[in-house]
Amino acid sequence: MTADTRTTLTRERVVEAAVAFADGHGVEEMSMRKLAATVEVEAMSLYNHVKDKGDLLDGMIDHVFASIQIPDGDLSWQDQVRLIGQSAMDRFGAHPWVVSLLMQRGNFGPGALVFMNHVVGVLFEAGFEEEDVHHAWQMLASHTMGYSFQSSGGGGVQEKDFSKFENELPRLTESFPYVARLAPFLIECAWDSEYMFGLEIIIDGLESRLG
Amino acid sequence: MTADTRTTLTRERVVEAAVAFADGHGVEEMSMRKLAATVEVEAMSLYNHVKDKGDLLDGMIDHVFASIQIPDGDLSWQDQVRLIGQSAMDRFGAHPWVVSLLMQRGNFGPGALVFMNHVVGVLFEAGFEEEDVHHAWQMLASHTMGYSFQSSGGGGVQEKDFSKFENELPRLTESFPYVARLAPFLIECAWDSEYMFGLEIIIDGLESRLG
DNA sequence: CACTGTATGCTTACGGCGTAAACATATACG
DNA sequence: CGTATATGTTTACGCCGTAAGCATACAGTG
Repeated sequence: MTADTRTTLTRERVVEAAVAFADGHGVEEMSMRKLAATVEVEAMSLYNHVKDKGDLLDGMIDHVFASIQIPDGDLSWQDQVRLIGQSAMDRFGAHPWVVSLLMQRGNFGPGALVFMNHVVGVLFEAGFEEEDVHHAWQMLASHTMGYSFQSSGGGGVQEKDFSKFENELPRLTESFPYVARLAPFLIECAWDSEYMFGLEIIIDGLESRLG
Repeated sequence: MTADTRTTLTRERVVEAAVAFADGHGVEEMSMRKLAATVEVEAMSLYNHVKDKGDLLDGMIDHVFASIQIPDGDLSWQDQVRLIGQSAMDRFGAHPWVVSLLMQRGNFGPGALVFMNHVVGVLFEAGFEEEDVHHAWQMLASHTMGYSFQSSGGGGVQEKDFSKFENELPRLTESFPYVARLAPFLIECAWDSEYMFGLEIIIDGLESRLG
């Protein structure tokens, strides 16, 4: 409990430790007690830096949003959207718990607002009307969150499902022939290029609203 | 504990009670003890019908999937996709907790597989290649889950966020001008027509892969 | 009918959770 | 030096999911 020890714990450090813990063990495994142990402190000490666990989770989400890279503003809006999308996919992929957390809690922390403001700004500056910017934002958000979720294996419980699949594959084939026909593509899937494929469709659709 | 009392409890009844509870109080409020009380039974009795709470949550998701209406197969694939999408949005909207649960857990219960098999079947029968069916499925799933999430207010914790927004609106306006400019559209938003707008873009994009 | 196995429900108990409250200490400032 | 404030600790409470063991009621068999 020396001077050094005390000043090392901050909200930022708590949030970063939480992110690291979630990356390593999954969010649902994270408890205040276990997290506290990783920063060598008792559980209740964390409450000097976060209001409660919900606040901490919000901080974790925001931390990831703040890490999404924002491209050069000189590029075309299409290229900016492409790069933002890729960076978002990259960050969400690095922290697979983020999207599901986002879907549980929503989030409008400072990092997320900065990010949203930037994306929406790109679209406004490209000349879109308010209504079309709204369309674009919703579509891009849905597309990105949806693909990020699916590329991370769909929740954290994929192990069991996979083995279950392989065991029951013959029965699956006869009961769900179309799904079975699609199965190889679902399994060996290059998510990033899949994402970009859809993104191009969305960009094309939006483009046609401009001219 | 008469004959009647005993035979009334089944897995289906437990799942339905859980769905009703989640609709009324939110999933995160549902505990095995509280749920048991709503069917006038002790918590542990539920375990005669579900393996554990995770199994119950999976059952709840699957229950909703099984309730999505499947349209007449004589319609064009475009119309079938439109109707399936609308029905999915309708069911997800009736049970706002489903999408976030789905994003946490993934799901491949029988109901979800039947549903997926049908949608994928529509696309195969329309003449799409495997790869394009894959593209289509991923895009439709992302779009539908994303919009459903956003139309439900983004997680369950929307109350606080809304008041926070109104209190800080001036500060928000100067810090995040683009977001502020979009705010009216985000607040008074006809989600169903928003959803359909995006769906048409996706359908158009897919159509161009067919011919 | 009696007998027995099985399905269903209840009781109890355990360890873990988030966090409120009271307390201790170390730093910052008069 | 003295005091207020920030930070960390200890203890405790009421929930949670669920394992284990027990009670009861029904179904199938003689």
